[in-house]
Amino acid sequence: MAEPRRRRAATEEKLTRILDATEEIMLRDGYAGVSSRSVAAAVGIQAPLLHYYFPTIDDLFVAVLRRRSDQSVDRMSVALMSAQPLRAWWKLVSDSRGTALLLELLAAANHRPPLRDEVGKAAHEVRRMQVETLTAILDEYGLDLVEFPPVLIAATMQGLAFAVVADQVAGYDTSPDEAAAAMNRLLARLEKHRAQQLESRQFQY
Amino acid sequence: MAEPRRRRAATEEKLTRILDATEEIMLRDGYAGVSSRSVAAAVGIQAPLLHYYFPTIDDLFVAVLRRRSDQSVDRMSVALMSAQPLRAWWKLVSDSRGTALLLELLAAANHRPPLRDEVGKAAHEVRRMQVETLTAILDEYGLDLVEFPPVLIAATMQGLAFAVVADQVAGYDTSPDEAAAAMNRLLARLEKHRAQQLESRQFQY
DNA sequence: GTCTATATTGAGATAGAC
DNA sequence: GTCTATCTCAATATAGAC
Repeated sequence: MAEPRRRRAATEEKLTRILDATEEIMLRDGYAGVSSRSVAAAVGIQAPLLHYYFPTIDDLFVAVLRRRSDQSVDRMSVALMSAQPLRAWWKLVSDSRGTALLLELLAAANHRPPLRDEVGKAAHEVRRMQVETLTAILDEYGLDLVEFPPVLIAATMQGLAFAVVADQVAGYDTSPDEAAAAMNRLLARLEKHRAQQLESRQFQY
Repeated sequence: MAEPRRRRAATEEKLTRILDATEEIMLRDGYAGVSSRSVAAAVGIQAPLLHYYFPTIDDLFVAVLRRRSDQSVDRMSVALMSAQPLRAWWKLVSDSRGTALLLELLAAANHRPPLRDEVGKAAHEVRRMQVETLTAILDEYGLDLVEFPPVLIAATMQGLAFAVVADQVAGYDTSPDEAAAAMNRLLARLEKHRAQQLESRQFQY
């Protein structure tokens, strides 16, 4: 992003591998499992070399978050412009890998100011897109803007994904599937409603 | 809980202070900030004494979780039997201190098997109560059991609380208030609907 | 119960050779 | 870029005196 010089391909690829390995460790052992040694071992390099790429561990966390959130903004933007925005959105946040990682980054950010700022910026951008889109299309779903304000829906979508992941972490047996299945049925009805709505509007113009 | 002998009051009180201090540190610095030294310093004792009370740090985490979840089960049980179950439930989970702590415990449990088991047990019990109650009273709120299955509603309530806390962690300005306000309006309408429903039923019998 | 002292391990980070 | 060697600090935990 803010790199002045071009890097050689090999270096670029190593950076990718470091970030990949870090995500892997965060998912398996939590953010506290991330250390210069553990990441270096996973990548197959020595610990000091990691500090060459990322001076501090916070820098590493920020890089992981930044890569994820850039990706996230792109994907959410595509989802919101797709034929079935709510369904696409739900599909995106119900990726349990991504949500579990977000949970870890959130917990880590809790006591690391640089990370915290980065989380704030990323969340703000994503939320802005979501609310903007929802405001425009909510009535097509038969949902009242006053009864279900966009911020509430946006928080609910993200939160429900959190809850499902939380249940999985807890090793809680059947419930996440049930909740997810119920969500899918609800979305199916909403998307159907919207499709019919859009169709009938076409005839009016 | 499983303590065979009676403890002296002073000891009991010290245990409480240790658990309180641990919660405080988890909220301020995250679960990774909890160490025998940090907790001991906060309580005003030496680190080894902490190991006298809690042999390992995991034991300490489990004790914190257990105290919280016992409390949580009790409170949820009261809330679900109150005059406005949904509103009381929401009030309970929107206590940001409790939810933030739950988030930390969840992240910590992610890579600590003993904690993980404990989280699972607690979540299971609370969820069971919620689903049971919802199944009985959902139609009084004018909500269809098929369209909004209890597991979905339960996960949504908890998840929305997570999302609000997550936004707070992210330092995200106005949105949590907006979402919470919207939730309160929604709950007000639901509770009103239920009150009227119950009233009109009374006349039928 | 509570302490001091200490063993051990692993963390983040730097120096400096190659 | 990548390494070896090393510094410093703080973590968990135990031994043993009081």
